[in-house]
Amino acid sequence: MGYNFNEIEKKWQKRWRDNNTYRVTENADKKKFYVLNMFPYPSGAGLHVGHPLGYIASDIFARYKRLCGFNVLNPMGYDSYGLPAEQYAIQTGQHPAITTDQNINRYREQLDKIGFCFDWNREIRTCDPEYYHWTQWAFIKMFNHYYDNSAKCCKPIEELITKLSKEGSAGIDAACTQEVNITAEQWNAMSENEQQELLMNWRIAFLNETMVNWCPKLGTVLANDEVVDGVSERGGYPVVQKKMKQWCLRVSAYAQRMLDGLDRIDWTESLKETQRNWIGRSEGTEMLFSVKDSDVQFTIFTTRADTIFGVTFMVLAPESELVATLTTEAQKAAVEEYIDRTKKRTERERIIDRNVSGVFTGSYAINPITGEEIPVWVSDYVLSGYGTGAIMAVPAHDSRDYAFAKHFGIEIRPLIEGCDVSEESFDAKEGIMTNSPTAAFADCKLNLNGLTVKEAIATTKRYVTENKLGRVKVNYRLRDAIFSRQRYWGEPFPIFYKNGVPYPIPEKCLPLELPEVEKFLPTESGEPPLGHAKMWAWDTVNNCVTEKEKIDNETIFPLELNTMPGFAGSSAYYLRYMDPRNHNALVSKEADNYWQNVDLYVGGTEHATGHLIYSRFWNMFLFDLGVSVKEEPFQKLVNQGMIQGRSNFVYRIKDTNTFVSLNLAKNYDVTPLHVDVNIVSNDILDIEAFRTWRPEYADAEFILENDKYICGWAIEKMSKSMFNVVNPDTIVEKYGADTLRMYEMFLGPVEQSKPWDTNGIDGCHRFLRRMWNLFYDKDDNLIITDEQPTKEELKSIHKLIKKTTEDIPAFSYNTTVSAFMICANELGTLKCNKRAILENFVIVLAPFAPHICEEIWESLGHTTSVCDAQWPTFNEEYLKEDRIKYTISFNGKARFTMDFATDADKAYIESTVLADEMTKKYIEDKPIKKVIVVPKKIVNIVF
RNA sequence: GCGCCUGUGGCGAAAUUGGUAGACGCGCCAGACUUAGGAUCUGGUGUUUCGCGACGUGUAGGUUCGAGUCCUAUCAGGCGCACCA
Repeated sequence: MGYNFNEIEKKWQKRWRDNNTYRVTENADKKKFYVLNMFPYPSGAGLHVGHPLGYIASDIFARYKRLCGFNVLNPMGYDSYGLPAEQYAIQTGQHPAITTDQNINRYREQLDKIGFCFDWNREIRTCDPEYYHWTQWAFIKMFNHYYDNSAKCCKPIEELITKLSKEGSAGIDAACTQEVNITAEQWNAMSENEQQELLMNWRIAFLNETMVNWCPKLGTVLANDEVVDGVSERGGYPVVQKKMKQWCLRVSAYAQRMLDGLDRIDWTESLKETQRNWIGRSEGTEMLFSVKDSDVQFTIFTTRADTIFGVTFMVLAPESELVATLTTEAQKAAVEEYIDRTKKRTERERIIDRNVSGVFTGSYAINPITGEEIPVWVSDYVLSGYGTGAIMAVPAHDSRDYAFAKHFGIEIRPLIEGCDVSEESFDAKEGIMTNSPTAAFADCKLNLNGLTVKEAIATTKRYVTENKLGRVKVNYRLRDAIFSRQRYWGEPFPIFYKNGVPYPIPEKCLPLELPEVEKFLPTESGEPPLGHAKMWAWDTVNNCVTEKEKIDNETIFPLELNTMPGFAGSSAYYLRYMDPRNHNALVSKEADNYWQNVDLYVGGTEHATGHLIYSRFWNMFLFDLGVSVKEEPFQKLVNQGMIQGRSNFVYRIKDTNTFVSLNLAKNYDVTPLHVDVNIVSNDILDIEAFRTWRPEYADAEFILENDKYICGWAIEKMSKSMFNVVNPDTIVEKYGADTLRMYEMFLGPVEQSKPWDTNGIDGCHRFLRRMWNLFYDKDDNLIITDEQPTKEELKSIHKLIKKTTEDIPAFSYNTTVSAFMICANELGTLKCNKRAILENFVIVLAPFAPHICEEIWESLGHTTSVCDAQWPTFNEEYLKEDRIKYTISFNGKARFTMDFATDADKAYIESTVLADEMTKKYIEDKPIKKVIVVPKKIVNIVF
């Protein structure tokens, strides 16, 4: 019979489920280890072979840790709110909850077949009210907190209110939307509504009228990371800038902490770099410029304070409020025309069209250092959202300013010795300053001439600060996250509106469940889909949801119609896994203290600037609240690579139904056609299967080479339309889950993207069969003996134990699989059937191929699962060799090999003797200059 | 433009601190057993040469007794950021 993987795998998957083998509970006697996969969005297409790659890798890690005696948390769940289910609902009227449920069941079925050690008792779904209770709860907490910059943590908004009522805004150093100057008297004189509106300036979850990425096609706003190259990441629809009132999260308040935190976590350098770029810290100077013949002043931000003497014009962003103030009567028409023109363009168009454009406002600013008059322009190359929306332009040392100056014929004034600005600007931050100031401003108190750029920046900063002309400022590219979506299938906001002012519903009333609607589209008046909900008003007397018709704005108020974006539910899910059924808290103190944070997080790199930013922010907020014990949620992060599809082609001779094999195709005029990879094996087409694949090929003719039809191939994205999707189920059926697991790991480094290619899978399958044959004879009788192992056998197995023990923590799985193969070959050659050796083999293989190992483990007489075995330790003694082959080289040449003692000192003596002999033998007339003994492999004798 | 990463056989890939480059698997070649082979087993397989040998880790230098590994330059590919002042 031999290795019957189908039966074995079914048996053990059932056994694991029945025995709850992978259930995990907090256990203070054991050290914890938390392994987590980025939970999937259950799409209608099901899993393809690329999805399990990361799950298998983390599963191996989890099983390894368990064998090492750790209490391992390895949960799984579903990120089940999302666009596809909603769009399907719009098209078919089917409630998204139903499709989502179906998809989840399909996912679960597929996952179960691969033999993961997930603790399904802890499963969570983001669309489950039990779960989003805590998403809403966190939102209310964010609404009720502000960020204290000096204390570097968030604080209850009540503390801010107290400060405002006692001292006004004077003593407040808090993250805010806009700088506010207000006295206590002013604050106290405000109405409730006015106060609430002003508090939005500080709340961490706040409502803000802001320029948003509006996607008309999707009918919703998008966060910055959901917009790529000016189009929506999902669907690729155009995105325009639109001013709208939206919920936002003050992520920017945590910018510095998120940046600093990167140094303390074990992520890849490239991912950290991506986040650093996204946060975009920029240290510079804010400088105050006055306007000629006016008492208006405005600030600009620059990283090149040293170039202040080279400023020949100023530029405002078209959206800047200053534009209206600074435009003179004479220029008004021109400016308005220009702004109209830029408004009409989408961001994408603005990026693509890099032609220089702009218009003069008619006003002049005064250089605060020299007193020079500088024209103020408007141009769309300056962004309103970054810095102050106004810049000082130094054409000699900034390429964008340079292009602008050239186009409009503005003076270009070089400030660095020896730089040539006749063709292009000199942007490098290096060189010696000159012309700073020029003779014309010789009496200027600031003199940078002769300094390096670095020194000049520091000197100018000091001068500006001392003379109160501005201040040192750090800017971040990271924007606050826009948190409203005009969609149905998402978490509802626990917010109602009283006199147009938002108030959270009481925490004890959570969760606020998503209401039923008749239609999933926006309402006729343009409200989000929740506008259709009948039961969508808040009764403040009974603290419950009630009919919308009852709204009286006295005790019954309208509820928020927007829902939360996709990243809301995925931001703190790892905390919920620690204590998923807790009705009183997101996570209990005990569970949180025990599990702490995720030790190993595995997922795709596409979340670098989305989920992984929001999640860190969200966790830091909860950390400030004392809810989460760790500031960083994911200690180590591994990005698994993508698995691409390997498409196959057949070549049809034009206007015929004849197909010609790959290497003969060049002789004909052919059309390449995608062919389903499932009817191709090792690039050889199954001709019969091809004829039945599609009716039009039923009577296809073939021109073969060597009696075979060879297909062409290409690496493409795995997709239905290219017929290159490989479903893990078919692999499991044909080879078994253990082979699939081994093979996915053998394919190459986990972190690397690679095409799926079934060509090598037989090798892994053969290994498992050979492994099986070490234990059983042809009639499936166990052939294990209790004999003492030989030295050679011990060496072979200890080599394997060493390799696995060192490689698994390093995530070097492909070489580990090789090591298994080598060991199995060696033991096969030695005809080893000794328990003392083979039991260890089973244990170290168990993380990779759990089913076959359980089966063997059981027939070896064990009554407990192989999961509860103990990871063997290797003994260096068995690995040592008395003598090692060394390579002898003369001046690095003329090499031959011979044995030497492993002991370095002995080897030195032996090699010296050898050198003496060599001298006599080969080079009698030349003396030996040098003998080098490198402990390990080579003895080099130099003449 | 700035930043990060990667370049090794026909293919996927190995290579501890610099120490016999190409482990392991696929594919290919030969043989064995078979009615049969897309099963199994054994041996071979970087290039070149009949052989000895020579040459080989994108390219060009450098350090070293010795470089895939370290340094410099350069080319190619991938990823991230990007009118961010």
